[in-house]
Amino acid sequence: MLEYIVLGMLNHQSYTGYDLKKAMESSIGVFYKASFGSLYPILNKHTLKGNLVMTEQMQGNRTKKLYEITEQGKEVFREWLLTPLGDQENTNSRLVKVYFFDQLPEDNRREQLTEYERKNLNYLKELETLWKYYDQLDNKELFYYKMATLYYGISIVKENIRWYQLIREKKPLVITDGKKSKNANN
Amino acid sequence: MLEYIVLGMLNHQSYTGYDLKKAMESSIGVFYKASFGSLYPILNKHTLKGNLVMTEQMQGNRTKKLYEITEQGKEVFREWLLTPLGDQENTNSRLVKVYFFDQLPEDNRREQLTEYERKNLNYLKELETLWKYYDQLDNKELFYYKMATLYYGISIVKENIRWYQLIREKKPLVITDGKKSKNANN
DNA sequence: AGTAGCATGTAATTCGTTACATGATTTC
DNA sequence: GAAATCATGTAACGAATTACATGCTACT
Repeated sequence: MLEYIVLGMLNHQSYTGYDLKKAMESSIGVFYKASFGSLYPILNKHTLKGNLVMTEQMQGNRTKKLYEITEQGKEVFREWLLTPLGDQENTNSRLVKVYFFDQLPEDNRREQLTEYERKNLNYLKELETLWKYYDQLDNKELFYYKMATLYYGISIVKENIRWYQLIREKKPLVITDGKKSKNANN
Repeated sequence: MLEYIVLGMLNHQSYTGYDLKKAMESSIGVFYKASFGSLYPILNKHTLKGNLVMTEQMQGNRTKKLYEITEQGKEVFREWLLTPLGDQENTNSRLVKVYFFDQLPEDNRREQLTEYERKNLNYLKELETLWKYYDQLDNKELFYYKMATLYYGISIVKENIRWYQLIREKKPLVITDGKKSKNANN
């Protein structure tokens, strides 16, 4: 994962390892944290593979290492962007990818989002079937927290679907303020 | 993680490794998948540590290994249940824990859920601050997908808060059907 | 007789973290 | 001159996966 985030971050701007981490913290860091222990080895690996080029900058007594992406690196990143969203299991991996969606052509975006929405709709059906099973039990109260996790799962999948539909159409993103003005559900 | 799930699953019923995996697939498997490659070594490790006891069952020509939890194992599991929800980073770890909340005294549950709700409220504020920064930019359209992930993050954190409040009060869990009967927000 | 499923395990690999190590530069 | 932060890295460990290896048993 981090391997591709690095390429994505360097795709339009060059960084040193240290600065890259800072840049990540204030952006994608909201849902993905990296440590130096993983970042530096990945930068070296990419450089060996030819996905990045490193140039040493002298600054006083110290050398900074600036990393730039190569054409090959851009291609590797683009290929990863093209792999279906469904192949990444957890929420974070998917978010990470959408985070870089600006860099993917509209057709591919729509395709991936539509496909992923379809998968979510199927998954929702599965979860709702399971829900009905629990819901019909006599001793439901014994399973309150198990049902609660299922309930949470269903809510999140629904939210996913809503979100995928929204961004597929590139509809405006409106955050309704915490103040309960409308009649909403609480 | 799996280490504790295993104890949680075996807390009220004994299984063989194979059956345990099946049992997990049809329950907690909704949000946590395990492979035999991780399951079997964990069962052995717990047995060595004295958290589980293994008894070989002869069945025809084949031996099954049935695992039972020990008092020590129950204690290890209980201690894990008591560690704050916030210490687990991602959504799945938290869900896994809540899945086993039936086995935690009411006081500890409330404490953990309240504490975690507080953390989520703080986090929501952070995200909303970041959102306002992006929202005020002139060239917003260049950041559509970056904002979309932030938007998603905010929606999920809000959903988290709603959920924590719900289950802290042990309120009834009601799934509103997909059919858009009410006037809701869409 | 062959295949699917039961049943258990190991080895290699992946992807990451935490802790450690080192030293330069800036700020108080 | 001490502390914070800049800057880069390595070593040990952790938690899991995938692929491999083995053999039994039930079904068609």
